[in-house]
Amino acid sequence: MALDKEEISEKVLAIAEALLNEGGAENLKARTIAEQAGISVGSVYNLFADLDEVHRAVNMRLLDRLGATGLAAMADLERQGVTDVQHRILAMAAAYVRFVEAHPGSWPAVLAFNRRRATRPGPDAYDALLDALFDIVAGVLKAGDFGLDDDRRALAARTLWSSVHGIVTSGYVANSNSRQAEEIWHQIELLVGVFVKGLERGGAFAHAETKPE
Amino acid sequence: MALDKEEISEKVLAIAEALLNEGGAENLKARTIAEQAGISVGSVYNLFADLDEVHRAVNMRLLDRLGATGLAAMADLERQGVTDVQHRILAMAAAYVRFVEAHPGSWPAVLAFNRRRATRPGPDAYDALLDALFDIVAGVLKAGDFGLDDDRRALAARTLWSSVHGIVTSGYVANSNSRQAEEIWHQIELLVGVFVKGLERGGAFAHAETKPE
DNA sequence: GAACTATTTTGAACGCTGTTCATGAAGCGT
DNA sequence: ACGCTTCATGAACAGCGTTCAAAATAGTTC
Repeated sequence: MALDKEEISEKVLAIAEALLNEGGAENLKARTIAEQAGISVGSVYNLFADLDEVHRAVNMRLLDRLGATGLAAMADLERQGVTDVQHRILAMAAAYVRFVEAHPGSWPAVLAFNRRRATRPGPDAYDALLDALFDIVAGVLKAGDFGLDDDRRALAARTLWSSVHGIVTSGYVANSNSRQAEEIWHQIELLVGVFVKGLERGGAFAHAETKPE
Repeated sequence: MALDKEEISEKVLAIAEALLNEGGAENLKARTIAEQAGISVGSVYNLFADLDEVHRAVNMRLLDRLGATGLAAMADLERQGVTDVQHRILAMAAAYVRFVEAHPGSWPAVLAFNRRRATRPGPDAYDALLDALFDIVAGVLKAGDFGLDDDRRALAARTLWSSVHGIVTSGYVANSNSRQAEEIWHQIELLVGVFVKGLERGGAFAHAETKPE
């Protein structure tokens, strides 16, 4: 026998990721996978319950990879002795931007998939991976000496990262390409600058006067 | 004849929006629309070139409605004599959150649709509607007397609004419900507070030291 | 009103999709 | 060699978007 069961699974996932990357979720077809992997349609369903599970598995790999590049970026800065909070957050954001650009089709598919999942059942391994990303940001914020307790620092980390995420994804809704990358980076610089200054100044957690509904 | 051509189109769009709202893009089926509208499948394709055009038309309606509620919220504050920038931005964010909550299925579908569109052709009426939203935010920022020229104010508006958008959409990736709404609002309060303080303090536009790639 | 033309509505039909499952091939212990 | 288990196979099914020849309807002219 040439290939182990797990080896074939990985081959399938690699093919699936490529398909997602070039055509989005609607390009992930059982027959295409089978053909490219040199197996039959039925065998795909032998390895994975359905295409959703294939998609989920691909997403796991992506989230894992994103976490790894984030940690690597932090380790790089550590090695260079960079401790400045703004620097480090910008570096993380840059890593995120590069990652999204490197996965033009499959990363949007992760988001769309997650959105469908929102109505479905309970939490699972997905959230653990996302939380890991937030924890990295929270760790960076901990280094900067704002007067934040753990809860507020966690809130700040989630807020900051969701904002970066929004900038990146909103940015790619529009059309241009090279100019778009610049625009996104300008927005991120502004966001991070304002965020750090706002936290330094303190009082960011004073209760606002307006609440919805 | 009971219904005009345009009346039937609107009926179809109302049905389509309902379908999108309860089941996302994959719930928008030609046969379901036809059945619920009391016409045949072929007639749907007589009114719209394909389902994508139906989806696009629904999205237009949603974006229009979102712009209208945003303007209405601003008009309300004007009537109450509220001029505080932070107040007004929070009110806009609240309007956006309410809108997203009111369209749990169809709004995500707008985003997913936009993402697919990103790889496709040139700009169209979509972008005009999105720009209108940014302009409202930019108008609010103009009232606040930061030392911003038009370009920088526009950048700040896009940054702020993309961030709010990211918080709202990221928030609904996770699971909980009532607690999730609170979390989102806390993040928005923090973001807006930090943003306004950062802009007031000035210097947010100083060049950062790190750039990607 | 009748006859003719233009327009619109219709739903069967086509090709594609995800998914299933009876069938058969392949491994494996004895 | 035999039975037993496990796995790979692809034809078959239901459902999808989309098309288009034919039927129904509307409109026009006498």
